[in-house]
Amino acid sequence: MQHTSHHFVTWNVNSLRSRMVHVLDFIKEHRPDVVMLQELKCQDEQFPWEAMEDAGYQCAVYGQKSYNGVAIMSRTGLEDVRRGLHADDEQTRYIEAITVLDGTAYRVASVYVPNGNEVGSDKFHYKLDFFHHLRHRLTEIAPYEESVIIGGDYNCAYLPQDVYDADRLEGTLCFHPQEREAMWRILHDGYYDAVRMQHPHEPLFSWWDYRAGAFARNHGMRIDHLLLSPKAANSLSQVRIFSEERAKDKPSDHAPVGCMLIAREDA
DNA sequence: ATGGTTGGGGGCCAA
Repeated sequence: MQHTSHHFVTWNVNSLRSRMVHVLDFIKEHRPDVVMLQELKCQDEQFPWEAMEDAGYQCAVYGQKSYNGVAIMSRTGLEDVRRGLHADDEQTRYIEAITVLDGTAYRVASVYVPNGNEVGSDKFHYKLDFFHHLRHRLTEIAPYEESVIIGGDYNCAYLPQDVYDADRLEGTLCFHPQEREAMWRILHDGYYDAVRMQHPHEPLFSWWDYRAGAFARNHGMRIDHLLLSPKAANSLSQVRIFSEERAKDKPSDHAPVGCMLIAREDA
């Protein structure tokens, strides 16, 4: 029986154009099969299509000027591309596609949940509303026959071990009960958190604020997640947070998060 | 440490 591994990475790059060197170095070194990007901060026509093609990737992009922007990159083609969760959302925060790797079909999505600005603000309610629409779509596709991988910046740490000081941060942005419950609802509807499947208890972070020396003090939060449908979870072999990317010069404030899934030919 | 820093775009806004 043949066993092939497929490598999926999610990364909020905080402007793709200003992060291109790091992104190209990363994919050269780690050779992921699929990369889900967030916060492109560019329009589709500004996306570095040629550079990505030269690096060996086909891309599906949902960009906009200045803010937001998500993309999926795959070593093979992307089909059935969907952009956005509902028609009247003008912000580009969700893209979904099917990609077939070595004969195994995966439905992948790149999601950028709104930050929320301040608990109780209009933007906070927009964030909760976005979670509602996200859950609706993810619940639709969770039972599909192909493995589903939803990578993204969820702007939510939902466990105490996802933040550097749970007591101090309780109730603050990205660690508020309403946000955590929104995450739990998605998980309850049929998704598994790849990183927590293998590291249930230890403090792990994927984002460190640029300000106040947060990375040097390891004042981080785990807000970037890879959510797996049952079929995908059943094939999980390893996970990794590439925190060394956050230590580089001119880094994104987010580290890439990756997982490996084993494709079984008889599956 | 309720401040701090970064990116986009040319105002401050968003994070």
